[in-house]
Parts: sequence; structure tokens; C-alpha cells
Amino acid sequence: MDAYGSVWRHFLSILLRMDDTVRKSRIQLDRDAWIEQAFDVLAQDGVAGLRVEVLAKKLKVTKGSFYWHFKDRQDLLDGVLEAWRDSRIRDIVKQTRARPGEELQQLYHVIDVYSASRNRKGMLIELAVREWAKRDTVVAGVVREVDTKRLEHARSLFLACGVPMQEASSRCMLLYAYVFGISLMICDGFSNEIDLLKADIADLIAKARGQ
Amino acid sequence: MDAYGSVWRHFLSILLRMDDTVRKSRIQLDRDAWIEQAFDVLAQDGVAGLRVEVLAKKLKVTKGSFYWHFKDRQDLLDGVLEAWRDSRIRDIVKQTRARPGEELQQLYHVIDVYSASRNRKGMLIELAVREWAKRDTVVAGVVREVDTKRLEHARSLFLACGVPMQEASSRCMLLYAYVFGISLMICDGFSNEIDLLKADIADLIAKARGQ
DNA sequence: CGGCATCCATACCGTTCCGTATGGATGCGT
DNA sequence: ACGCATCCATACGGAACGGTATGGATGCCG
Repeated sequence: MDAYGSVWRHFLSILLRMDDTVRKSRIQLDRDAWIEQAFDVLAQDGVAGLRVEVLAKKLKVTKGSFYWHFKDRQDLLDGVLEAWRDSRIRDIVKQTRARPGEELQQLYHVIDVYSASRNRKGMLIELAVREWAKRDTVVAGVVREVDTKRLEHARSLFLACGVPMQEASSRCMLLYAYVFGISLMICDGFSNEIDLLKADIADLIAKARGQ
Repeated sequence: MDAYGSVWRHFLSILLRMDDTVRKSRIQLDRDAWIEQAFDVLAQDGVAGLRVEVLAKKLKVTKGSFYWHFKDRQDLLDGVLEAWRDSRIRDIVKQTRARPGEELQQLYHVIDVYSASRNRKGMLIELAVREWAKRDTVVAGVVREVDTKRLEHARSLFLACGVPMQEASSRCMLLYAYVFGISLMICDGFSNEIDLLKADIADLIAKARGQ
């Protein structure tokens, strides 16, 4: 009897808990909810805009909640950085994994994915983190780690296309420098067929000479 | 007599004034002195670091001086933006003017000049202004103007090299996107011969196919 | 029911800013 | 010598923000 009662209470507890987290999923916050909101602010205002009271207002709570989940502001920044690093590394292996023979196509896909028009928020976060890295050596280290992994994976795609080692290294550096740089530029006053030019540029980067 | 006296006073006035501006050239400030200091801070901390009292402390005065020369903080920002625009446009015509037959060499020069290692402060300002442009449409307009001029001048160099129109447009976009993007990346964990790769990339951008 | 942990609100302090008001110092012309 | 303009110091109010202390609400568990 007592054993059965305990079991029922266990199930009931789970059910109530589930109902609770579903019903109040935006009232009961946890660390990840703050970090998720932080990425929104990061994309919009950069790391300088990551203020505790601003985040609290956006989450419709007070900073009393923040300082329950985080030791201080730096603790949030650490969490944001770690989450960015993890998501970027997951994304790299996902975007640069190609079936044999489709490596070139995959390179074009990478250029397209990082193209600034779509996935705008992702690129804004990317730029914000890189600006952050200029004034924080720890962040710079993470960016170095992510950049190195990105370049190595992209290079292996070029190598699989038959591009020799040094040219593969040069081309993948050019690839990432281009996608980051183009998102910084405002070139809608230069040509009214920007997309055509971008497709052309993708060829310059990915297509080997005489190919 | 009176005429002579007036002349002497005039010269004396000029002499004293000269001595004065030389001796106290860092005590008597003007608008340009504040703007010059602002560029230093802009390179180091971005536009978010452009605070009135911070600038005043660096210039060893109080903000009483600032509000004499400027209406408010926005007035300083306007001045900084205008000074950046003027200096960039002067620089564009200077860097992209080539003697006939030396256009290709001039393109390599442009790539080299914007290379991040040297002229680091200039690139930091460039990036800071572009980050600023994300949150200010007026700044975005100036960046658009500067980018358009840069692209047009670089394109005319490609055209002079015999590159057809559309490819010239694509290549100069790739050029500037590359130089801005490479200054965002941290690739010293990728290769220990980065300079070799950069020279390779300059060829990929500037050298026409089969050339 | 009573004790306890979780989670958040409120109030408060110190700091850093922006902007204003006002006075002081210096130098100029008359 | 006098008034006047230039240029800056000082002092103040107000807002935004980081961080702490404390209390309150809720739910769980025995």
C-alpha cells in the first residue's frame, strides 16, 4: 500500500511538474532562457547592450531573478560565449559534411548559408562576437578555435575537390573572409544586380582555375 | 604714426598668437582636437566608448570644455562621422590613382594597404564605423556612399586591366569584402605561413584567369 | 500542518554617464 | 583701465546600470 502510494505520488509529481513547466514555461525561467534572450540582444545591440536590467525587462521579470541564476554579469557573458562556441562547432560539422563527390556543391552551400541576406541574425551574432573578441582575450581564444575548425573543415572540402594543399588553404581563408566582410559592406548603391555579382564571386572563390 | 602703431600691434598680435598656439597647443582645445581624440577612442572601444567625460579625462580637461565646443554628444558624433567621410574619400582617390599601365600593381597596393597587420588603427576605425552603421541609418548612408565610391574606383582599375565589366564588379566587391573580413578573423591557429596564404589570396582576387 | 527549498520582487547603495548653470581665468580691443 | 569674448572648472540634477540584502510567494516533502 505504502509502496503503491509512493508510486502514484511519483507519477502525480511528474504530471504536475510537466503541466507546470508547460503552462508557466515563460514565467519560470532558467539559465538557458536568459542566455537565449541574451543572443537576441547580442544580435541587435552587440555585447555592450547586454545589460542585466535590460534583459530582465525584456523577460518581464526583475533582476532579482537574474542574480538567482547568475553570479554576476560576467557569469552571463561566460554562458553566452560557451553556448555560442558549442552551437558554432555543431554547425561546422553539420555544414561541411559532404557525401563523396559532392564536396564542391557543399562549398557553394557554405557560401550561400553565410550569405548575409538570409540568416541575418546568425551573422549579426557572428559579428558581435568578433567585435567582443577585440576587447576580451578569452573571447578571442574561442573565436580562434572556431575559425581554425571552420578553416580546416572547409579546406578538407577543397582538398577533396583535388585542389592542392596551399591553394586549398588560401581559398578557404578567402571564403570566410569574404562572407564576413560582405556582411559589413553596404553595396546597394553600387549595382542593382548584386545577387548576380555574388554568384560570380562564389565561382571566383570555389571554382578552381580552368575549371 | 598711428598707422605704424597699428601695424606693429598687428604683427605683435600674430607673434603672440603663434607663440600661444604653439606653447599651449594642448591646453587650448578646439573642435578638431576633440574629434582627433575621439578617433583614438573609436578605434579602441568602438562608438559605445565615445563618452564625453571619458574624452575629457583623456584630454586632461573637464566636460565644461566639451560643451563649449559641442552642443551635445550627438554633435561630436556628427563631427566624427563627417571627418571620417572626408578622410576616406580623400584616401580613395589617393589609393586608386594609377599611372597608365600600372593599374594591376595599384590593385595589389590597395590589398596590401588594407591588410590588417599594418595600419591597424585605420582598420579598427573602419570596423567601428561599420558596427555603428548597424544602429544608425545616417551612418549607414555615409558608409554606403564611401563603399560605392571605393567599389567604383577599384572597378575602374580592373577595367583598365582589360577585365570585362561584370567580372570587374565582382572582383572589386570580393576585394573589399576580403580585406574587411580578414581583419575580423583570428587565423593564427590555422597556418604558420599566413603571409604566404595572403599573397596567394591577392592573386586570386586581382589576377585574371589564365593570366 | 509546518519546515524547507526554489524563485522572484523590492529597496537600496555606489558608480558612471549626459546635460545645465554658473562662475572664474585669460586675453583682446578700445 | 575697462568691458567683452573666449575657454574652461565646478557643482548639481537626473537617469541608467551593477550588485547586495531582504522579504515574499509558491510548491514540495515528511
